[in-house]
Amino acid sequence: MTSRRQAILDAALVCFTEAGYDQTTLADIRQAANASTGSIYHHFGSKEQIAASLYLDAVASTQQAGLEALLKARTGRTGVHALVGAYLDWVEAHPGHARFLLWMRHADFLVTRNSGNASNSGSAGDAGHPRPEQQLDDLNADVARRTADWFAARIAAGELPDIDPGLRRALIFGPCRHWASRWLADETQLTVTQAKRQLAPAVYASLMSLA
Amino acid sequence: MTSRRQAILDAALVCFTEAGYDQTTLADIRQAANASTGSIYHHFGSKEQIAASLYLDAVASTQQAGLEALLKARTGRTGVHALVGAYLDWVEAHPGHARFLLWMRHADFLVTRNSGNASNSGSAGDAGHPRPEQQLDDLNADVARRTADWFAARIAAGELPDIDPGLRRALIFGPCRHWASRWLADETQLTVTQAKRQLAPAVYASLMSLA
Amino acid sequence: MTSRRQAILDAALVCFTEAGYDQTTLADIRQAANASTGSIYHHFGSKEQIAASLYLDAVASTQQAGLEALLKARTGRTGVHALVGAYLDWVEAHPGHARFLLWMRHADFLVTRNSGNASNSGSAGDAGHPRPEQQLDDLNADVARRTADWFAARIAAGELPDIDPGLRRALIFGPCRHWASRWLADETQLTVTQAKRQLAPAVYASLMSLA
Amino acid sequence: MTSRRQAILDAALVCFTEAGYDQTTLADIRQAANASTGSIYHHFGSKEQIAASLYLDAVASTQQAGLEALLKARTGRTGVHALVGAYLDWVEAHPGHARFLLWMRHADFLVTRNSGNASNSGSAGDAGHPRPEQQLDDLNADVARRTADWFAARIAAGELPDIDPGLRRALIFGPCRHWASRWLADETQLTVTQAKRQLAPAVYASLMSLA
DNA sequence: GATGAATGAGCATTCATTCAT
DNA sequence: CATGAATGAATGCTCATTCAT
Repeated sequence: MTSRRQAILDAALVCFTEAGYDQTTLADIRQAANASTGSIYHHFGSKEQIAASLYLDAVASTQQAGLEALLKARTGRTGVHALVGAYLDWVEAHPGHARFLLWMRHADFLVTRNSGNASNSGSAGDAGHPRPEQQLDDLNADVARRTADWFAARIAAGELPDIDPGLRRALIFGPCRHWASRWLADETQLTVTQAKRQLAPAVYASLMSLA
Repeated sequence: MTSRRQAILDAALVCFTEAGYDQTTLADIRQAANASTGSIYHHFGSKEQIAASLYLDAVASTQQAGLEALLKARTGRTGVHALVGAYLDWVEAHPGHARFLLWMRHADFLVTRNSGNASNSGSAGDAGHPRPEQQLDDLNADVARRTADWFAARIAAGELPDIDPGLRRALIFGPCRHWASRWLADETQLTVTQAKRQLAPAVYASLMSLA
Repeated sequence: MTSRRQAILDAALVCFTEAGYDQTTLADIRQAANASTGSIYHHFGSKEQIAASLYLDAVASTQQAGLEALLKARTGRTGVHALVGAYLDWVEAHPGHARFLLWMRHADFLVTRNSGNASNSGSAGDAGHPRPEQQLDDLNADVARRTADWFAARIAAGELPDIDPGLRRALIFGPCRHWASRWLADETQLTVTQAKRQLAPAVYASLMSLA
Repeated sequence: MTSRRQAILDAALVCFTEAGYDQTTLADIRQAANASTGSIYHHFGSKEQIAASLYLDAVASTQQAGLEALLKARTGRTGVHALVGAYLDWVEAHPGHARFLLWMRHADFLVTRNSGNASNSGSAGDAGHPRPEQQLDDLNADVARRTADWFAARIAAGELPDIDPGLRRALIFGPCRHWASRWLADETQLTVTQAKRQLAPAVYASLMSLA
C-alpha cells in the first residue's frame, strides 16, 4: 500500500502548517506519522524534499482546479467567476494544502540555490529521490500558457480589458487569497459559499472598471 | 548614540527578509551589524525580540501611513483611493519593512503561546526588555476602531456599501498586497505609480459593485 | 593560556591513536579534553580540522628534527646515521605524534577532494579556521628540496651512490618505521638506543652496497 | 556458484582500499557488488566479517608466497633475496590485497576486544559465520615457527648474523613495504623488477653488516 | 538464496544564550 | 556598554542490521 509514504506526507503537512517548516523537527514528523527515522529517509531524501513534495502536490492541485474551471467557461464574466469559485472551493476542500501554500515561506525548502554548484549540473538529483523543481517549472509554464491563451481570446472578443497580467492576477487572486487566509485562520464570519457569492462579482467588476 | 541599536535592527531586517527568521542566525546578524554577540544581547533580550521589535515598527509605520491618509479623506471614493495609494507608497518607501511583513511567518517570533505559562502571568517580560506584544495589541485596537469609525460614517452617508468588514479588507488590501509582493520580488513590469493609478479605481469599483 | 586549544589537541591525539579517526567520536574528545562541544567547535571548525592540525604539527616536528640533524652532518656516513638517529629519537620523544603518523589513514581527514568545488577556489578556508593543507605542502616542498640538495652534494663528492630517491628513502626510513611501529606497539625487546646502534650502520651499509 | 560471495569480496576490497573501512558503507559495497543488502548478510554476518575475511585471505596469501620462496632457498643470501623478491612479486600480483594490508587500520575490524566478554568465551562466533581470528592466529604461529627454523639453521651455519628477530624483520620488510606502498600509490618511477634487483642485495648487505 | 523496506541508536554539527573580563 | 570564549541541548541525517516476503 501507499500508506507509508502518504502517512508521512500527511503528518508533515500538519506539522509544517502548525509550526512552520523550520520549527518542525524530524522527530515531530516521525511521531505524527508513526514512522521511524530511517523509514522517512528511505522514502524521502531529506526534510526539504518532504516539503518540496507537499508543495508540488499543492500547487498542482490548486492550479489544476483553477484551470479546469476556467477552460469550461465561455465568457469573460463566467471565467472570472469560475476562477474565484474554483479557488475558494479548493481551499475549502484542501485546507491543509491551502495553509501550506498561503502560510509558508517556500524559499526555505525550494532550491533557488542553483548557482555555483557545477557538480550538480546535468543531474536531476539522486536517482531514488528526484528533485521536484523541474516538474514544478514545467507545470507552471503549461498552466500559465493555457491561462494566458484563454484570457487572450476573451480580450480579443472584447469581453475583458487588456490590462497588465500581473495586475490582473492581483485583482483576481489578491482578494481570494486574503480572505482565504483569514478563513483558514478561523478569523472570519462568512462561509465559503457566502464569500464566493460576493467576491466573484466584485472581482469581475474591478477588472471591468479598467476597460 | 542610538546607532548601535539601529544598526542591529537594520542588519537584522536584511537578514530576516533574505533568509527568513529561523534561517537567520545570530552570527549572521552580528556580522552584518558589525557588532559583538554581547552587544546584541545588551540591546535586545533575544533573537525573538529583535524580530518582534522590527515587526512592531513595521506594523505601526504602515498602519500610521494608512490611517493618516484615510482620515484626510472626506468621501468614500477618496478614502479608498487614499488607502490604496498610501499602502503602495509606504511599500515603495519602506521595502525592507514591507518584505518583512509580507514574507515572514510571524508566528515564529510572536508569542501567541500565552497559555499554560503561569510563571509569566502578570509580568510583561524581563525588566530591561519588555515584550512588544502589548503595544502591538493596543496599536491594532486603536487603528481598527478609528478605521471602523471612518467607514461607518461613509456607509451611513450612503457612499459605501455595508459589507462584511473582512470581505472589505480582502477587496481593498488583497490586490495591493498581492501586487506589492510581486513588485518587491522584482517580478513586475509596472511602476508603483502606474499600479496605484489602476488599482485604486479598480478596488473602489469592486466595493461599489456590492452596493 | 593556550590550555584550552592545546588540551583539545592532546586529548584528540590520544583518542585518535587509540581508536582511529573514524571510531573516535566528538564525545570522546570532549570528555578526554574536559571541554564542551561548543568550545571545541569554537577553536576548530570540525573534527577533520583537529586531525589535520595534529597531522601538520607531527609532520613538521619530525621533518624538522630530521632535517636539522642531516644538515649538521658533513659526510655521507654521518648524514645517514643522523637521519636514522634523529628519527628514532623523535619517535621516542613524541610517541603520540609518531603513532599518529604511523598508524593513521590520513586520507580520512586530509582534503584531496579539491576537484569540482568552484565556490571554494581562491579561498583558503573560513576566516577563523584556515585549512592546514597549504602549509603542509609548502613545508614538504621546502624540506624535500633541502634534503635533496644535501644528498646531491654527498653524491657529487662520491660519498654516496646515486640511486633512485624513492629507493633511497625506502632503504633509510623503511627499517626505521617498521621497527618504530613495533616499538610503539610495545612489541619489541630492544631499547631505542640499542636499535639505533644497529639500524644506523645497517642502513648505511645497504645504501653503500649499491655503489 | 561461488560468484556471489566472491563478487562481494571483490567489491568490498576495492571500496575498502579506496575509502577506508569506516568510510565504506554497506550501501557502497552493495552497489559495487550489484548485490542486495540481504544477500550480503546471507553470505557474511557483518561488515566486520567481510573485512576480516579479506584480511585473512591477504595475510595467508602473502605469507604463503614468502614462506614457499624461503623454504626453497639453501643459503642465507638466496633466502633473503627470495623473501624480498617474493614479497614484491606478490604485491605486483595482488595489488588490491597489498593495499588492503598496507593501508588499512586493522584494529577497526579485527577483534582484539576479547577481554571481559564472558558470553563469547568458548564460542567461536555465530554458527554460520565463524570469526576468522583463530585461523589467523594459527596461521601466523605456524609461519613464524617455520620461518624461525629456517633462519636458525642459516645462523647456525654461519651464513647470517644472529640479530634480534624484530630488527631482522625491520631490515628485510621495512624497505620492501615502504617502497611497495609508494608503488601502489603510483608514486614511484621504477618497475617492480628494477626495485627487486636493487632492494634484494641492499637488504642482504644491511643484514650482513651486523655480523 | 535473494530482496529491499523498516528500524533506531548514534553522530557531527549548529546556535541561542550566558558571563567573566 | 562591549567583547568573545564557553556552554550544551537540540537536530538532521547516516548506516549497520533485521526480517517479512
